[in-house]
Amino acid sequence: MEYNHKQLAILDAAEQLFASQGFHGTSVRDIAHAADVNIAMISYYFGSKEKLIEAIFLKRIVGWKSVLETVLTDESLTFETRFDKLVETYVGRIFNNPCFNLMMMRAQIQADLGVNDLIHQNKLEVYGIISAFIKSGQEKGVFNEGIDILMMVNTLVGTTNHIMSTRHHFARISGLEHLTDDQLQQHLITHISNHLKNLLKAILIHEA
Amino acid sequence: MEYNHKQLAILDAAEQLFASQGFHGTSVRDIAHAADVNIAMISYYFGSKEKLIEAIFLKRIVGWKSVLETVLTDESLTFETRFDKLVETYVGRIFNNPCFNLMMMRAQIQADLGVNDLIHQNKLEVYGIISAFIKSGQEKGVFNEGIDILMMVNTLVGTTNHIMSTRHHFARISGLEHLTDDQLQQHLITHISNHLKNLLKAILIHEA
DNA sequence: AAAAAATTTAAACGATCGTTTGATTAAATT
DNA sequence: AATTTAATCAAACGATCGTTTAAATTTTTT
Repeated sequence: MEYNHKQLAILDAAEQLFASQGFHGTSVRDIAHAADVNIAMISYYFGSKEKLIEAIFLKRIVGWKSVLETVLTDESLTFETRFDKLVETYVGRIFNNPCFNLMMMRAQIQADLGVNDLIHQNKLEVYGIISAFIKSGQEKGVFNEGIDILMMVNTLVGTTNHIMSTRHHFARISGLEHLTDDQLQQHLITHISNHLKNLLKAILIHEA
Repeated sequence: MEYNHKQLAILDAAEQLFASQGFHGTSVRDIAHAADVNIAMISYYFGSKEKLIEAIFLKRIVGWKSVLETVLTDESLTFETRFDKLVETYVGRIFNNPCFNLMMMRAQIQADLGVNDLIHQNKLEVYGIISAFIKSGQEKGVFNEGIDILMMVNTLVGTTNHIMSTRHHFARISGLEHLTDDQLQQHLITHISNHLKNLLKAILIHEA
């Protein structure tokens, strides 16, 4: 899909509004106003509000799989280093696309929004790639046996998404209210990555 | 607050619908139909749709703090046992009130729904209680020093909430589609609790 | 330059939204 | 038993929803 300037303005505005107010809480008039286009242009380009959110997901859910695969199959790096990069890459990705990931969290709660099959398909592929990586590390004797890989992945995803979606609560609790949004983002990427690397490697690598 | 039979029917129906379709995705007509009451009764009893969701939060966010405090200050139990009970209690609570917790996840994403101050206040209190417990265990030499308690709590909350909100994805990925909802719930409570206990105790108790 | 196609617009469409009205019935109080 | 209060209902309120229309404008093609 190649979108022109106006279509991209609509997609960006919609993503931000859907993230902060939800699909039903956002009107096409809100989107049109934020994107500075006429209301009718949304139907004209995307057909409907439903198809607009599907277009956002389709635009966003590409690429991620290959990035992950590149990181995890780089045999010039040790398994531990690759695992570290997995965590850093995932956490960075979530915090660098907060709006889209809030949209995805909402969509997963909803379970009827049509895009859910797309999300499930993507989750399956990502889980397959990580799972293959861990198992190959186990065969080499680097990672411990008896790891519940699915639970581990859900801890990575769940912890990161939770802190991202409640980052302002988090900032208030840990006295980081004075930071700008960018500073807070960098701080969280670093600290969440370190926390998850320590936590997960404690069961992956250290003695069981 | 003491609610009569009809008011409770409205509160229950609204909680379920808000959880699955969101606040804006649920109409007062939907709620009235599900609760088997006339539409006007919602305004009559609660004033407005906004005040209805606030009533749900107020009704739900009580009691949790004292349950937690009882578990964590029971000095007849070891610190490790109390920590185990903390995890079990939290995970059980999330999975036994899925609708309300989905509502809360949505509300935290939203950040403008008025109930957010209530949620933040509650989070602060819960964090304070857990934090005090961990620190007292550190003083006794049971728990390791240098623990990021806030990150740990966010892993507990984030992992549990994430799996709960995507439990049907989870069931499909791990081949548990044949289970009934109750069976799946029991399976998840057990497995998530064990996973989190192992994971968190690996950094809390084992050599650093 | 003429014709065709694509874009943009204000206005309007019917549907549904949350809420209120005013009449009617049931319950509680005097 | 009379009166007041509370509960219930169908109907209607104005507002906003997503979408469409038809005309005007711009761009592209011939």
